[in-house]
Amino acid sequence: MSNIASIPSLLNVPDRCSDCPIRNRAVCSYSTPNELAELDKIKFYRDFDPGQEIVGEGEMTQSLGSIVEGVVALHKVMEDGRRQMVGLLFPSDFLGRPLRPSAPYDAVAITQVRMCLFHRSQFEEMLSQQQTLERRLLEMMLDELDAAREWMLLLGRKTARERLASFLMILARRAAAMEQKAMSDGLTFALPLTREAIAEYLGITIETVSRQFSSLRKEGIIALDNLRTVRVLRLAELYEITHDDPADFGDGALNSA
Amino acid sequence: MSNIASIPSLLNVPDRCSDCPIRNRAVCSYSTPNELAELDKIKFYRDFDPGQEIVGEGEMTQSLGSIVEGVVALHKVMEDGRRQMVGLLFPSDFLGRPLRPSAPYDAVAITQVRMCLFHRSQFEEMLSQQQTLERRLLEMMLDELDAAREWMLLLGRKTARERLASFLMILARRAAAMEQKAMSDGLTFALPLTREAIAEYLGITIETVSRQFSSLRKEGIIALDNLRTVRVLRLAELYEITHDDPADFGDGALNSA
DNA sequence: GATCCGAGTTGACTCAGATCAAGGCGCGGC
DNA sequence: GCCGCGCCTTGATCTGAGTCAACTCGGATC
Repeated sequence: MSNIASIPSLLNVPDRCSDCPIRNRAVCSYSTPNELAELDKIKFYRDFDPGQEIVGEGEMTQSLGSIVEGVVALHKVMEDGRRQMVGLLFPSDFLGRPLRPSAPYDAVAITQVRMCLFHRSQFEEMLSQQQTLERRLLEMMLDELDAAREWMLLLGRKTARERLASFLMILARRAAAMEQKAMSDGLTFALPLTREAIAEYLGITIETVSRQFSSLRKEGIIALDNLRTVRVLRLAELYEITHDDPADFGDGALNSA
Repeated sequence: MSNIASIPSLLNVPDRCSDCPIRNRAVCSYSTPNELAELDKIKFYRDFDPGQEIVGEGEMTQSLGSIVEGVVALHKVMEDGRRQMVGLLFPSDFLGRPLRPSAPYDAVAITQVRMCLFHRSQFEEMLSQQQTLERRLLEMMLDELDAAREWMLLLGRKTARERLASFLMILARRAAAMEQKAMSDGLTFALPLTREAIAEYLGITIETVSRQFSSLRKEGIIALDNLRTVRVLRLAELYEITHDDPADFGDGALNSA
């Protein structure tokens, strides 16, 4: 029940955009101080508990906005209960489907989440008034589309072992970038997801996820400090297992390995 | 070798945007006559033969633009040769990765293709000058992202039978929309793809595609007038096989069934 | 500190789809 | 009209991951 992966410091609300922790990466990151003041007037914060549904599939969403803290998963669900994760959003990522009344997926808070939200109509008005906002949103959506396509390769063609290795490399890169750590052996990061959520991300079953973790652990490629903390012992090998094309990461994938 | 799926009439080049067959759906569809005149000045046409590579993965692309005629597939390829299709583009779709120098996939002409292109730098300048252009591009990318996520559900969770049925339903909807035909039994459309390309789309092997076609045919759900022409005999059943959530298509999925 | 409970792991068995291997068929070339 | 060549289909077999079923572990409760 309790979520050890991330107990964010939701106590000190920034409240002024200029102090916002995601100011430099979010949809508003190109906004001028004047534009930001406009956004400041109409924004509002809302918190969600782990497991809480943020939007239901097909539901009309009144609001949309940025993740300030926490992790949100987007799922598609079939009537018989099969579930596939189709998005995994971190702080500064944008949640919601602008320019359409409803989203074709549901969004669930994985950890404790704080969102910086706008009412749909007001946001869309801002989008028309502030070209910086629209430009940044376009950029972010193009990046998400690229990520979705990479993910499609994983779902369509990779083995279970390759899938888990790919997932761990994504988290490793994120951790290295966020915490200014080197991409080198010993890199340690928290898993924001349960085994079940990882299975939904990778398009495999929870048992297969578990077996692949065990296999990588027994081979000395990773260590599990606890269920939710991964230490990468041999980063270069982990990367090789993914069978990813180095071109996709512009050589920056493995600076030190 | 010869491509029976689409022998487009590439003879009569529109040349003036106002006469363009994709004027109402492409990235320029929100452009005012004045804006269109600006675009008209910098656009140029280029044709590609079936099988011809339009952009290579990771390659710096000098130009990008809209598909006027024909079908283009986007692929990701692993070093060992495994291939996954990650995009299938039809007339009026936009090809190219704006705001980034290179695309993380390759694009191949499936049929004879005509593109309406812009030099990257000129297009990006227009994007900044014409808000209608940027808005329409944003909208199109959001729709592609939705489609990519639907596709992720297919790749991650559907059976081979469900995958083929889903693919045929997509083509059936497209055909009905384009040709103003009803979504009803008897609907007939051309397959723009070889069995191999369908397999790359669906994340399965060519043999499995073939077996699933045979199975649907033997059950009287579809008929194959020839290898590249599908007639749907029982549309409602085909739709049920997909196990798609009706909510995803807002009831419009099966008007008549 | 005994018990409980949900999350994760591991093992045995099954099965959908991959792989390997023949053939069939339609079309272009001569 | 026969040949050859892709493309497609079909059959036989194999296998990676799914399914079903115990079992383990660690943290929370009292």
